Amino acid sequence: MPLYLIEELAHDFTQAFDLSNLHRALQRASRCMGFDHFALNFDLHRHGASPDGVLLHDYPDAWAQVYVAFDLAGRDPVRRACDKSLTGFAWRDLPRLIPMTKGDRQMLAIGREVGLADGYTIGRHLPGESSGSCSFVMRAERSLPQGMLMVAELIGAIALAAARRLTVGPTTPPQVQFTDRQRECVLWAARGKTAYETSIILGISEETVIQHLKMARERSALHSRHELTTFALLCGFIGYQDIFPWWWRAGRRSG
Amino acid sequence: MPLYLIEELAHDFTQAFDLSNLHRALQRASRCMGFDHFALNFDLHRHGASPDGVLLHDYPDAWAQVYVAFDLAGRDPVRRACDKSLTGFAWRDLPRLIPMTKGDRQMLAIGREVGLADGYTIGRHLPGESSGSCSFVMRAERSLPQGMLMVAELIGAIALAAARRLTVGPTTPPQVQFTDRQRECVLWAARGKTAYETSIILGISEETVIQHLKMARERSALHSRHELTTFALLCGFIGYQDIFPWWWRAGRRSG
DNA sequence: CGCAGCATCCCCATTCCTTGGTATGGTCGG
DNA sequence: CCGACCATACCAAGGAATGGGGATGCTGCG
Repeated sequence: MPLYLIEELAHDFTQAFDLSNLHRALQRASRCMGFDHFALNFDLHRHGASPDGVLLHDYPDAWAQVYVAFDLAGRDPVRRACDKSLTGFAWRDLPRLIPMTKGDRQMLAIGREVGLADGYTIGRHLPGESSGSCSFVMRAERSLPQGMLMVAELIGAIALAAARRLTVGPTTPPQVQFTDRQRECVLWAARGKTAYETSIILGISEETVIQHLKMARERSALHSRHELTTFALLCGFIGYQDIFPWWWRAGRRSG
Repeated sequence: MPLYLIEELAHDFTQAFDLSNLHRALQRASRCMGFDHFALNFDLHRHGASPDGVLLHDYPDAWAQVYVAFDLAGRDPVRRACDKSLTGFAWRDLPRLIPMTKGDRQMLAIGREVGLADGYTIGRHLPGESSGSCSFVMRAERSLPQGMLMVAELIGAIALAAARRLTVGPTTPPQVQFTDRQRECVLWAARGKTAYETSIILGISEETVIQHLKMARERSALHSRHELTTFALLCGFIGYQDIFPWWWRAGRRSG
C-alpha cells in the first residue's frame, strides 16, 4: 500500500464529524488493510464529562453480547497490555507484555471461537486526560497481514485522534493540579506509608498530612486513598519508579 | 519513500544495543526523511531522584547550551503540547494545541535564530512509567517535508520504543501470579470499592473478599491496599483502561 | 488416595482512614 | 491592602483495613 493511499484513508478520519462517520471510516480502513474487524474505545479521565466514552466496533454480535453481559472489559488482557507498550502489538505477543492468567487465555479462546483469531492493537494515553485503544482483527484461520502492521499503527493513531476530537471538542479539559506538598504526601501514601509515618518523614504533624491528602482528594473528586494514588500515577504526578525502586534495581535490569 | 525503506530504518532501531547506536540511527533516519536535525528525550516518571532519562540530539551547540543552562525543558511548549496530542504535530501548529505565553513565543524565536525553524514532534506516554518525545527539525528557510510526516510519525515511535528498551530494560512479566478471583478483587479495590461493596458485586461474602485481598498482599509481600493496587497496575494484572471509565460512569459512591 | 491450591466463610483486636468542622500565618498578584 | 491560595495544626465520630486465628468443600495432579 503506497503512502498516498494511507493519506486518503487518513482524510476520512480528519473529515469525520460524528461517530457514525468514524465508524464507517474505520470499517473502510480495516478492509483496505486486509483486516476483518475493528474495535476502538476511548475514555476521558474526568467525571461529569461527556457520558460514557466511545466504543465502536464491528465484532460479531455473539461476542459483543458476551463481552457486555459478563463485564469482560474488566478482564480484557488486550486493554491491559496497552499500558505496557509504546507501539502496537499483536495479540499473540500478549504473554510478553503482561502476565496471563487462566481466565485470560480462556477469554482469548472464546474470542477465537466466535471468529476473532488474532489482532493488532494500538494504545494511546494522554496523562491526566484520556486513554484509548484501537484494534484491527483477523477472523479465524487467517493470520495478520504483516506488511500492513505499520499502516495499522498510523491509521489506529489517526482514528484515536479523531475519537478524541469528537469527544473532547475544541476545549481542552481542565487539568487537576496538586501542590508540591500534596504530591509529596500522595507519594508516601502510594509507598504504603500511613499518615503518621509520613508526618515523621516530612517533619510535620500527622494532622497536616491528613489535611493535604484531604485537599488532594477534594481536587480530584475522589473518596479514597487508593483512588488518589492511582489517579496520581495516571496523571504522571508520581511514577512506578518512585514507589517500587527495587523493581528496577533487582528485578529486571541486573537479572 | 516506500514502506520497505521504512522497515529498513526501523531495523536500525530494533538492533540498537546502546545509546550511541540509537543516536546514529536517528541521525541516519532524519537525513533519509529530509530533516536537518533530530532530538529525542525519554523520561521515567519519578520525582526528586537524579534524572536518569535519555536526551539525544544533534541540535546546534548554541541551542543546546542555552537549553540546558536555563533548564528550558521545564517550560518547553513543545513538550507541553505532547500532553495534548495523540499524533505528531508541527511546531507551527502549537497555538492550536496549547495556550502560548510570551515566553513560549520567545523561546521558539530564539530557536529560529540558532537555526531551528520548524519541527515535527512525536510524543508518547505510558501511564505511571515514562514519557518521551522525538522531534525532527528543519533549519531556517526550509519548510517541513509534508510527504514525510507520516514516516516521521512511525520512525519517531520506533525510536522512542528503542529508547525505552535501553532505559527500563526488558519488560518481563513478574514472577508473582494472582488467581483470577484475587485479580478481580484487586480490580474492584482499584476502582475504589470497599470490601463490602465488592462482595455485593461479586456475590460473595465480605469476608471472602478480605481474604482474597489478604492472600494477594501476602503473595506480593505488601502490607497495604494502596501498594497492592499500584503493584497490580505495574505488573499488568489490571489496566488503567479498566479503572477509569468506572470512576466517571454511574455507580460511583458519591453518585 | 493424599496433597496442594483455590474459593468460600467466620471471628476479633487494633490501627488507620474519611469526613465534618475550625484556625493561624505566609506569599503573591491585582 | 485585600483576596486567593498554600502550608500548617487540631478535634471528634464513624467506617474501613489489617493481621492474627480457624474452618469447609472442590479440583487437579502424581
